[in-house]
Amino acid sequence: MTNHRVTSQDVAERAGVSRTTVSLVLNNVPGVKISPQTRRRVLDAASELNYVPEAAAQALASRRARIIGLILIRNPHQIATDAFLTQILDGLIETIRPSGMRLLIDIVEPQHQKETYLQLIQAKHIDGIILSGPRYDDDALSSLLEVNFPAVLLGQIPDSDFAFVDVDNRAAANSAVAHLINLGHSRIACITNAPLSYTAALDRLTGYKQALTENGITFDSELIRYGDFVIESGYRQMHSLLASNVTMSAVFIGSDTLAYGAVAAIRERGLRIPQDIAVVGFDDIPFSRYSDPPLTTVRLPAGDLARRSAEILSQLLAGDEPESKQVILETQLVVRDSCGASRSNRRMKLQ
Amino acid sequence: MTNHRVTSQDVAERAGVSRTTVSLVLNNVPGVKISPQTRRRVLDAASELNYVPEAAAQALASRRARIIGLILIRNPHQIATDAFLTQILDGLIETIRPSGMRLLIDIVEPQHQKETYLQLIQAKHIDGIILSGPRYDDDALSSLLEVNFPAVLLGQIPDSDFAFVDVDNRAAANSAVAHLINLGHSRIACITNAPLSYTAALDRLTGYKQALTENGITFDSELIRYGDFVIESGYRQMHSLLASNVTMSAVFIGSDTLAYGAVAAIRERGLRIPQDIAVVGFDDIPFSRYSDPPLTTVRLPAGDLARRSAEILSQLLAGDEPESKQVILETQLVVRDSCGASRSNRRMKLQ
DNA sequence: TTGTAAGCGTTATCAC
DNA sequence: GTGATAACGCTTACAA
Repeated sequence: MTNHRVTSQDVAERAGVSRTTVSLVLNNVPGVKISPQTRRRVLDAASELNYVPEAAAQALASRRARIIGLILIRNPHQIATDAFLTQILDGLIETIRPSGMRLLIDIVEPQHQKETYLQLIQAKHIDGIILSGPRYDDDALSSLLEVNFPAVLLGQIPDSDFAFVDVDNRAAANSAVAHLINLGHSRIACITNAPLSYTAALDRLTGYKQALTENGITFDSELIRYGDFVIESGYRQMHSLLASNVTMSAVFIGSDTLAYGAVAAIRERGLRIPQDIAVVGFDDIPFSRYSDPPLTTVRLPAGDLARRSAEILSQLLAGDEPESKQVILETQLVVRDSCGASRSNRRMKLQ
Repeated sequence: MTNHRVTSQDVAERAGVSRTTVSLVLNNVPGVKISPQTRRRVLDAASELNYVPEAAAQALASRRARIIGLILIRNPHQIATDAFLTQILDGLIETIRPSGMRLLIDIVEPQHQKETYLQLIQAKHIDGIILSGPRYDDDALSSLLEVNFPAVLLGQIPDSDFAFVDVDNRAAANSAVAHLINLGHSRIACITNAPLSYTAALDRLTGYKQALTENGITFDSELIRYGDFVIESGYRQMHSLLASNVTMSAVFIGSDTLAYGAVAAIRERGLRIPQDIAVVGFDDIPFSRYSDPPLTTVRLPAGDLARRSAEILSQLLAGDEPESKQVILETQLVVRDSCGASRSNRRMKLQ
């Protein structure tokens, strides 16, 4: 083996063809007819030489980097306890791998939105982008639309043309809170999963309010607290709620991760779940089946969210207009034991 | 704004210099003296034109992709519940960002080790690699050493020249189990965090055995079960343990994530923690402070592991030989309530 | 201190 | 069907 890099030139020489032919064969360019024997020779030569095309050269010449970017809009350390993220990563990598794409991951802080991920794009580092946790105040987002850059939101910005994959956070939160109301609760606190600039956080809060309104319960801002992604914030905000003088018999929390912080705070106060305080979460992270008590929560189809967004992005990259570029996936209220059961529900189960 | 891409040529023309000068200025090439006014002109022109160099062209010409790869050796879905991973990601991104590097993440299945990540390297897609969860049977690993590719293990392979950042899993497991023994336990079960081909899993099991031996307790293979990363496996293996006829009063589990599966299984059997069964985990994921009972576990300095590995890799990339390329970070046994306290300990607390 | 020119390893456009 | 040849946009000796 010589010392220099094996190039397509080497393959071409060994196969007795030109570099063009090597490229055509290796990339399986459609609409080009290569004789079977030539094709074989090229393929053999390539594998004998253990040839791997250089990514940068391919990218430069073809104008495609074969990399997609997963961008998370977060502050430092806010992903450290994000149980949802690993599920997304898992689904994303699995989906894009067959197409030979690679996944680049980056966190951009809300303050630096504009500079940061537009650079990735302008540098043509990535061919397409999946943006998790879009915010209302993200002005870089509209630039994406303007330049018509292939992008899919994991989440959504209302009334925009962006491709997105999301759930109906509002309806899901509504049904979760309605469940609590049906159980007889009327003093229901709420801890958001994140600041309201994150669309998902606002939508879940809105769903909470809707459920109250629809059931004739007056909204009380004293019952609201704002979390920010990490479990600590659930813990702190629950303590804040408990330390205030408001009465409540249940709490709806915008993410399971935060819910477990809240659960700890509730226990520290010597209160029982669900007898003293019922709790409902959101996400249905894998742990929630196993917690004590098992957590009633809204199941987000994490794997599907990841897969669908990757699929849509692939279509965008291929230049196909996807049949549906704005998709809402189903959620499901998973009733477990953290909010007990109303007498009527219990009776139904026994039937 | 014209339709074509802004190139360094455009910047050069606007600034009235050559592309060379533009490159020298923008890359801050050391040891080259550029007059301040020229430098200013170039900088101004670049920002006026909103110039962003094209990554592929840079990579091709400079032979550096400015991307580092984080490779996880796992089977599909085994990262979905990995609470440790998000902490690593967080630390990694934070550390490499200032250097302008990007992070590419990929999962490679143990069966496909060889093909997969060597390709990333041969394609020069990445300049360096951080490999999480090395296995004893990874034959691609030695190829890395042979070609002298910049690589850092998150974990370690005994007796190899690889740069690595790790903890002393054996000693940490030993101290955790010794703690249990000091509490009076002698029938201590063990559930590994992963198959023993993963070095960390074997080391933790070895530490467990050492602790037994050092304290005159006979090793009983009936007390051992093998997990595989996900919470479900902790749950299943604990049930398996409980369903067998072995007696035990404590269980040591190779990862907190699995420990919570085990905790659920223990409760399903109507047993109490720690009164009936004491449990000790490993990792100290953020949740473990908040669980009920709070989990006694070994704290892994996740952020530091990530940071140090990124730092070492940076030095390797810069061509500097790092002062220490094999580093062992401190762990700490965090005693909480999941294994109760021995009578003597309790007395000490009261003093 | 700055410019000229030669790559870097592909893909893509045309001829043949 | 296959092969020259010209991009692609940048870095980097080397020269001036």
